[in-house]
Amino acid sequence: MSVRIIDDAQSTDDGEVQKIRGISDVAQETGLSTHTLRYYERIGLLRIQRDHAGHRVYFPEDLRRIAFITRLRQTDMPIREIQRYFELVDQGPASEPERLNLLLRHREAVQAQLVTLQSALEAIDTKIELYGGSGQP
Amino acid sequence: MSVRIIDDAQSTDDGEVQKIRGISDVAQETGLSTHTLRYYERIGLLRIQRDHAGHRVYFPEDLRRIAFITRLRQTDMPIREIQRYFELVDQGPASEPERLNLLLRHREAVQAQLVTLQSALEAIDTKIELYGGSGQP
DNA sequence: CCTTGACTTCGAGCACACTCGAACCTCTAC
DNA sequence: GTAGAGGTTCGAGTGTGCTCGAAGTCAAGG
Repeated sequence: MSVRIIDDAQSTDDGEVQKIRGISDVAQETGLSTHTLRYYERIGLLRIQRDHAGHRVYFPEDLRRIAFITRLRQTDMPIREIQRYFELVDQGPASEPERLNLLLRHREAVQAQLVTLQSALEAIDTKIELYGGSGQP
Repeated sequence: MSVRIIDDAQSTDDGEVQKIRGISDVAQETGLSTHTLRYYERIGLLRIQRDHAGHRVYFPEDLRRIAFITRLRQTDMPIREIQRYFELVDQGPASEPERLNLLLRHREAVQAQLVTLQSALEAIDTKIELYGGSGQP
């Protein structure tokens, strides 16, 4: 994966090294399948550049976006809302208040999830103890 | 909902009062839809008695089972595994070790979920702070 | 030149957990 | 005895988030 067409080889202010990746590398690193990566792109969560052969070329920026998408998915944010979030991102800085809002609302949801999950875990533990199970002492 | 046909009006040892419920009461109380309650029965998670009119009659025991099913669903146990669990329950006490095992394994999964969720929450909080958001101080 | 293999697009298919609708039944109240 | 509410069964439909397969392209190695 060596790419030269890309003129936009940005070097970030912290002197980050540009490691450009093909889709299977990225699949490896992120734990997502190539299918899923392409799917995310199809539905507009990602916009990935192509090399001269038309192959996808992932920049560190893309990897960071993928990582964040993964976090949002792990907390069950619906794809639609993630789409909304990245629409806002792609609209530039003017949308920051709305993005913040979206994230704050989502955080509430995640905290609620945590509460539900913890109380369900307690219920399960109670049941386990009922079976005389080795609950953590 | 007054029922007399049911000869099996068990009074539990702690003198629990028999409050027998129709499906819509139960839907109300549990937050599940009547559709879902019937669905759970179809797939074998519940076996609910009928009154003389063929209407479902829920006993406290059934409500407790429903509550536990809900806990398992809240923690993303797949329906298949919940089916398995209640197959074991319905097989009587001999299956208790296996039930315990199933629950212990599920607890592991839930704890993993909690860890994932918490670390994703941190990531989201970090992003929120990046937006200058009012994270909890 | 030819094979190999990793990539491309596109539409279709799948698994899961419900969710709904049609057609029918039955109790209660008037 | 008829209306209406609320139940019944059954099969089919829905939404979400992937997941897959077919058919084609491209560049490198032998």
